[in-house]
Order: sequence, then structure tokens, then C-alpha cells
Amino acid sequence: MIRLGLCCKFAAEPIKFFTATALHAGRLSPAARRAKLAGLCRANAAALMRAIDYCADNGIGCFRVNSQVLPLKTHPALAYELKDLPGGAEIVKMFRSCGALARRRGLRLTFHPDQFVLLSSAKEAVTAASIRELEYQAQVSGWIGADVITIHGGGAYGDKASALARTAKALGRLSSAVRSRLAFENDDRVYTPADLLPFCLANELPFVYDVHHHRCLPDGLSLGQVTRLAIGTWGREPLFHLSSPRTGRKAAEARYHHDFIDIRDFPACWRGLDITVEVEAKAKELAIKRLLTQMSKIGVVVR
DNA sequence: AGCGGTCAAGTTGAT
DNA sequence: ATCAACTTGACCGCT
Repeated sequence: MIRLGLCCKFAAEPIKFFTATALHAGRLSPAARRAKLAGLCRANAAALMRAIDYCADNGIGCFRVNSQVLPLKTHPALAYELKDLPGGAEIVKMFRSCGALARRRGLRLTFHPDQFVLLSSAKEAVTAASIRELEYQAQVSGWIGADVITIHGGGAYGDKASALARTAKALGRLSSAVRSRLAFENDDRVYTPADLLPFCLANELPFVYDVHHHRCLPDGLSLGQVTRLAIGTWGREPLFHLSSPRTGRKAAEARYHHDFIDIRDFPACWRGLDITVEVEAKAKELAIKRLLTQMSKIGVVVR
């Protein structure tokens, strides 16, 4: 069965996650700052509970958690531990409750750190900051039971082989909490499935197949080939990404995400697989609702 | 309530 | 040189 995943937020449903800007938080007194951050973290834990229930109630089998669910958690100047915030222990309990709820309702949870998180850089500061962010997301993953943290290859710096060698070396610096969840996804500019599949196999990491990125940046491998090879990197339910390009006359616009998924973009060879497909569409839960309807019409079984 | 300027972070390629 | 894209426009001060 196919499990569809919602990414980070809702378009229409009144479930909101909050963040804070570093400039503003940094201007507050330490006590006011801790109170502000605690309030945001608590509100986000509560929102995550409702997000889990919404997904489970609406045929959505997976939810991607926003990287800022604990706002500014690893900011160089403002980093904090939840236990040092007012009510922090209780907030951790709320996240553990999210984990229990997700388990009970059969919902898969994932993370996808943003573009600043990469292990290929030659700059130590960039790698160190990325590792801090990965460790934070792995810690929350432990509380809520998220099993995947997906990142991209990052830059190539004119020499992809060297960049991948640096990435492999950085893997040795990760805790087992990160290492057991980390996955690599092909992007639309630099790293193709052909680049990352051998890397993932060599390092025993799962490969997240983004079919839209592959269509933007092809590599000679067919969709069917990558699908089969990607599945082989997973010892558990594979995770794939799906989106549709915004209609536009310029070729460059093909990369922009559409509000909805065009059912014709759903690979025929994915039907009948036991996989999670994270849906990257701007209309969020509305796009999944429409996709579910269309998939049932063509006979694809969705949970 | 609504508006506009602003926001932590890396890298790439189009313009 | 600037800007948009990348999983996600949201926050905040001002009116």
C-alpha cells in the first residue's frame, strides 16, 4: 500500500506552527527570551498533536515535521536546551505524547533539515553547524518516534567525488541517533540518483528518491531503475518524494512546485508498492485530498 | 487587523 | 551583481 505524506504545514486546516526571529529573540532579556521560546515550543508540541490526529483522520499516513519545531534550537548565539526553559520537562513530555499518539495511530513521522544542513562542505564551521542541527532533529525524533532525517548532498564545489568523500568522512562524527535515521535525497541541481545510490550503498544509508528532481536533473537511469535501486537501500518502508511542476512557459519554471499534484506525474511503477510518498505541493492537505481521490479512481490502494 | 521590511545558516545557476 | 530556489513565508514593529 502507498502511504502519502504531508509536509510541514497546512493550507486550510487551522493548525499552525510558530517560529521566532533571532534578531527579536536576541533583544529580549534572558528570562523573557526563555519564556518566549518555551511558549513557542509548547504551542508547537500541541500543534503537532493536532497535526497527527488530522493526518490519521484524513487518510494521510505520514507527516514531515518542520525543522523549526523548536525555534532557534541550534542558533550559534541563542541555542538552548529544553530543560533550561520554564516548563521544559513538561514540554518534552508533550513531545513524547506526540510519539505515543503517532504510534497508536500508525502515523510515520520524518524530518527534512533545510538547505543549510550539509556534510559536503570543506568549511569546518559549516559542517559543525550542520551536525549540531542534525543532532537536535535526531533528539526530537527520539521523543516523537520519527525514523527518517532526509538531507541533500549539498554542494559539489567543482569536484563531486571529493565532496562525497568529505561527506562520508563526516558520517563518522554523527551519533547513532542521527546515523540510524539519516537518508540522502537527489536534488535538482547537483546530485543525481546515479551519484547518490552508490554512495548510499557504500555507507549503508537509505536513498530518498525524488522523482520530480530526477526529471529536472536526469542521469541516464530510468525512473523504474531508480525506483528498484532505491528500494534496495531501505531495510524498512522506503521514502519517496513527489511533486508537480508549476505550469510555466520558461524552462526554468519547470522546477517550481505546483499547488497540486497532476496524477500523470505519479509514476505508474509505484502503484502497488509498499512505500511512503511525501507530497510536496503548495496546497498541502488539499492537494493530498485531491490526490487520494484520483488514486482511488485508478485503483491504487492508499492507507 | 493589515502592511511592509526583514529574517541564522550554503550553494548553485539563471538573469 | 542580484536573486530565487531549496521541504515551509512567517515574524514583528508599526500604523
